[in-house]
Amino acid sequence: MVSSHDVAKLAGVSQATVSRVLNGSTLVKKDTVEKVERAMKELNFRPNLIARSLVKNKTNTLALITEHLHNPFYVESTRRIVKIAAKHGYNVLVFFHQIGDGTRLYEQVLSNKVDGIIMSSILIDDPIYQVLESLQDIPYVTFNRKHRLGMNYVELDNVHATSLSVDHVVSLGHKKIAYMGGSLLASTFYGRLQGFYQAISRHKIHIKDSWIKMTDTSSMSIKEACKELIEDADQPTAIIAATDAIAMTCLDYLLAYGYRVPEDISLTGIDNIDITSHHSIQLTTVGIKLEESMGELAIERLIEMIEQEDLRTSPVQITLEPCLMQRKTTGHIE
Amino acid sequence: MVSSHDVAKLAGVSQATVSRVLNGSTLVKKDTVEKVERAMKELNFRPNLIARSLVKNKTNTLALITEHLHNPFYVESTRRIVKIAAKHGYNVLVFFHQIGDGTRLYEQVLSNKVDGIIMSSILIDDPIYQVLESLQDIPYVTFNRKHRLGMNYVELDNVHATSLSVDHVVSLGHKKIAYMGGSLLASTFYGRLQGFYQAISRHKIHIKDSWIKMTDTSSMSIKEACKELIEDADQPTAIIAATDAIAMTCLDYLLAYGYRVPEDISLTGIDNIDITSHHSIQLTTVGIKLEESMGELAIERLIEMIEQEDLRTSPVQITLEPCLMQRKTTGHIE
DNA sequence: ATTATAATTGCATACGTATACAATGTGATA
DNA sequence: TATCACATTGTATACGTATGCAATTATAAT
Repeated sequence: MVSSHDVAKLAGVSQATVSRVLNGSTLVKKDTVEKVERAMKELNFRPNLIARSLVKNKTNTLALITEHLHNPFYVESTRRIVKIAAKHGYNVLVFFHQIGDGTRLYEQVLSNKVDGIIMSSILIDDPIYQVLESLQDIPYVTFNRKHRLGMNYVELDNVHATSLSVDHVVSLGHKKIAYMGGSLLASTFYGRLQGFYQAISRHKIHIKDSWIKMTDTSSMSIKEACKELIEDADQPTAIIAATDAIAMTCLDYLLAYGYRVPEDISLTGIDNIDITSHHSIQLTTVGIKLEESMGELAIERLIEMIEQEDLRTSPVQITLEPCLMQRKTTGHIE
Repeated sequence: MVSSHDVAKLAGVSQATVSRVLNGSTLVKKDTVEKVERAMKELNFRPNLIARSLVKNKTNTLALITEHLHNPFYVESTRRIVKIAAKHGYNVLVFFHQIGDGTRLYEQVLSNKVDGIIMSSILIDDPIYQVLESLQDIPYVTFNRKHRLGMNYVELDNVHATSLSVDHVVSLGHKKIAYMGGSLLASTFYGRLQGFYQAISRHKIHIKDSWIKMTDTSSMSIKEACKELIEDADQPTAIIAATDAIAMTCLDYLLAYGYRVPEDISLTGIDNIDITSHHSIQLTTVGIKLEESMGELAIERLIEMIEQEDLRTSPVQITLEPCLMQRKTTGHIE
């Protein structure tokens, strides 16, 4: 491997000078710069960023810890995060969090000496909180989900989000309303279920316990829950899915079994992922009002925190207002 | 930052011994191991992988260079690649290739001293070929697309793929068949257009030049092409889209303008991305026969190449057989 | 008890770059 | 010409870990 020493030798200067040229230092004579650059080209020299990182204690690398990309919501965040990071000169290491990973994954991330961590995959009482808080040096931010004890986060007002969905289907005349969500260990599902209950009780509607479905967000688990709802003697007329990804799977199942949406059953999601606006889908959902997504807001804050140490004192705590995107999967009760 | 030296001092041993414990060396006495491990825990020591990489000349990191994740095909590959890489102990740096980036992105990747490169984003005459071939040390493999001059690749038999689509719509009675693809600088689009022409001429069908649409795969560009096809005085009855992503956008456009698919117009894609089997979509497409995807095959080969140097002599050149997945977006001509 | 052998450990150095500091060269000024 | 300021370059070292080799200690064999 050709190093700056090789370049130095060929150019007839010291390695320090090569390093200065590499970093665009102004205190190198013009023709020395040229000499060095010629040598670099001749040897096809590429600076070793690993070595540079070791010295500067800066890797220009961020860690993104996300759910697997089955949920398009996380795909869209990932896309935007990588893009914005690149624009600011940061590479992104992508990690998928698996339930049951514990802090192993985080240890690995921290060993990699990333400059910052952005994550969606955190549980409401995640023990990783302690680890992250104990690092004064490395900024982190969560998006979508948050930890009970605070931290830096960008989230949706989850309670309000489901509330909007329920208000909407109630306004269409629905009274038998089901909810389908995921593990309450995630702040999103926790808040969304809470919002559901609040709205239901505000409207003074009676809900059967069996209409509240908790899934593990796997396709199988969602379809199983759908099956149970459909086979319920007292079938609900509307399903409030806690995420678009869940709603999409419900929709698939319902159509597969000959149900019409919304004629037979109304369906709503949350997140406003891209595919929901497709004319084959037209899913009624709840999104945020901003142009920017949570992932974008989060990564921008993170980079600010990395580059301006004084910003790290005040935590980033952003809760975004939801708004209903009414489309074609919800209709009046007949 | 707490280093192995700090641990050594606390444990009353040398840094070398700490390093040996770290690497599970068998030649350290049991109680020394315990002493060191206690010290590590007490200091909350995390080995610096950057420093380790510098010494071992191995980063345990792979670079994935892919298209932006608007195309679900690349999302699915990315998901699988990251997962398999993690299983083998590799981190993945994700880079999005932008047209016009030239070799700048690759220089950056190479500076990062990754252990291997997996990429879909390569053009058929990409100058990056020279750069990659000149590195004897770092293995690489492309998937989906390939370079004209060989290299290591895992691809679909693109010519055959469009051929299957055309055969299918012809068998349904279609004679006015349009094609919609992307830049011929990508081997995929090149092969798929070729396959289209071959099948058309095999069936002795006459095609209007204006039915061959070249897009830049952006949503806008695809919709513009759709518009032109629809407004053509001699409207085609079937559209062969070169990718599912293109087909999905076509479908969106057609439905938005009141066309029924397949009653008014038949539509096919290629890639068999997950969403195509959704009951709201049911897109007829062409996929591969295997359980494993191209991305998976490619990453597995890449890791083999990294870990077994002797494998690097014979290139990985895999071309997979396509098969038709008939669904509901194609129908008999009326 | 003495030696031979094996098991542990420490010392010194390398990886490739950046940078504080020292050293040298350059030109201007008196 | 001597002096000084400034521009340019080189020397030495640090970053944190791994590892070849030498040194030490423990164990076994005589």
